[in-house]
Amino acid sequence: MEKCKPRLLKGFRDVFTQEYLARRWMIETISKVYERYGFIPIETPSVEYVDVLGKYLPECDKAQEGIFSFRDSDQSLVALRYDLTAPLARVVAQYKEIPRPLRRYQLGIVWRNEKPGLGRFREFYQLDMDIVGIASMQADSEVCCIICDSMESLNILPGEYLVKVNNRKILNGILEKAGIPPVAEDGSFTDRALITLRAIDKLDRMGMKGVIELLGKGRRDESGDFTQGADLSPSQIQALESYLSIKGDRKTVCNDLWELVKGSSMGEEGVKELQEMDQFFTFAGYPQEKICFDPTIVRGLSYYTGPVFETVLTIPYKDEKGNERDFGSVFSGGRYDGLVARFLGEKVPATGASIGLDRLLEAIKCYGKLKTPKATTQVLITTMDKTLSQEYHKMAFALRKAGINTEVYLGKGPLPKQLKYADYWDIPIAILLGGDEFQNNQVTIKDLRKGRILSQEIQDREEWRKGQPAQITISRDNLLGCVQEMLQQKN
RNA sequence: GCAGCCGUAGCUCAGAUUGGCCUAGAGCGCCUGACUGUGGAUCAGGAGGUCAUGGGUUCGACCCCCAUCGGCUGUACCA
Repeated sequence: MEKCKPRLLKGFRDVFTQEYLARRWMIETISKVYERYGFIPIETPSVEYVDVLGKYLPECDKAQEGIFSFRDSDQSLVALRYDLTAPLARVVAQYKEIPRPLRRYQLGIVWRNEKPGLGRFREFYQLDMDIVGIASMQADSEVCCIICDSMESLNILPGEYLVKVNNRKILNGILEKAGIPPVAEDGSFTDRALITLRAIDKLDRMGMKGVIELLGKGRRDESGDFTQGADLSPSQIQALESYLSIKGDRKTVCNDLWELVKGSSMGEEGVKELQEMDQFFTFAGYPQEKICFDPTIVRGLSYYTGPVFETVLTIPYKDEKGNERDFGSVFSGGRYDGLVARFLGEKVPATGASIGLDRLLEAIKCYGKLKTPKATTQVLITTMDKTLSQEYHKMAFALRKAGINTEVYLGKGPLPKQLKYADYWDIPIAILLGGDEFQNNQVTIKDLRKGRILSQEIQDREEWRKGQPAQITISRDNLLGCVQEMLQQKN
């Protein structure tokens, strides 16, 4: 018979205990921050109709590339959700009785059928928060503050992260002023505007030189691959270069931007919105070490209509080959006033952001900051003498009653194997009860972590074995107290 | 999608100058034992690979050629 090979689809992973626990902690911690701002949780299904997700291509009766789609039993085209925002728009349109503003948060897995990379998977968790029904910049500002609070709740400090804010209206204004019509008659971006915006978005990765090449004729990368450029005139490129060179504190950026967009009503509106946000951040106590204005931020091209935000990790990371690596944006979003209009006709203003939990987790792992244990078990009761089986279980139930995570070793192996098992899972305490102890109504408790440390200094086997490091034999009546004390020493 | 590099035990890798000495090795890990009821260390044994797959060149291929699949990196796209 042909054997089945155990294997995974690319971009899909098994998540083991250590990462699972870290992710669970992140979810709980961030949810609390969201709730502190008055957000309530909602859950929607993982599968939706493709047109509901806004990814239907009627011409060819197919879903857009990059999403996992399939046919339901009635032949309708359905797909795994690729974000949590489109389902939110559906909910808002479907349950009109829900009062606005609606502040909801949602945890969910999303799927993207694209090439995976560092911190990029085809299946990953997002934790979204959105405010629906409010056009005011107060909403967008709050979203940015929540991003900061969330990052800091995860012990990522100001200076280790940075929220970068821009406004799509400013980008459109700049394009307009540079003589590149941003939108065509049907409201979609012109080709030249698309290529230009994509080029701008790459500044952080390619630097100004690469972006200028992309704004002009095009660029050849190090593997020899050529990317077609926007084919702008030197004066247009010059105008964009001075836009992209704007730096400084929030007020300076706003002032410089104003000079560049002056005359474009769209651009002026965008700068005014930024100024409003700056005021909010300032009185709320969010300095530019946390939230800055960055004209190079573009974000996705399809639905953002106003402020856009991206959060980057500023701690440098080098991979094992010594190459500088960038995790990209870990917490991003923006205003999307047009999303619900697809369903209702009327425009419903909305803004929000989404944290990519798995990418952030991957980053934390790479930084060596993952501190969760390999297992949640606190005590392993070894089983030396099978005739004492009942005693082992009795002890286990007593410990569990006191809230201690306890496992009775149910396998067959000899004691060394059982202790190795505890070592493998990082279990802090092992309990030994053999004939000797049983006779004297005693029990032996081993502090495995302490023993692990001690063993590094011991060379001689006799010393190791006879010394029986980090273990005590006590009366069985004191078992619970001793275990509790030993566990407390850990934390 | 496009381009470059790569593909040898569970993991990390070695396998020299133009193909023969490879009936393919090491370290780590794993299993058994020395150590009477104790993790580490040490020692002795052991399991585990059709050298990604298929074809070709050759007297002879892990090594050369072609194709396919898979991986990494860059690039494109990215809600």
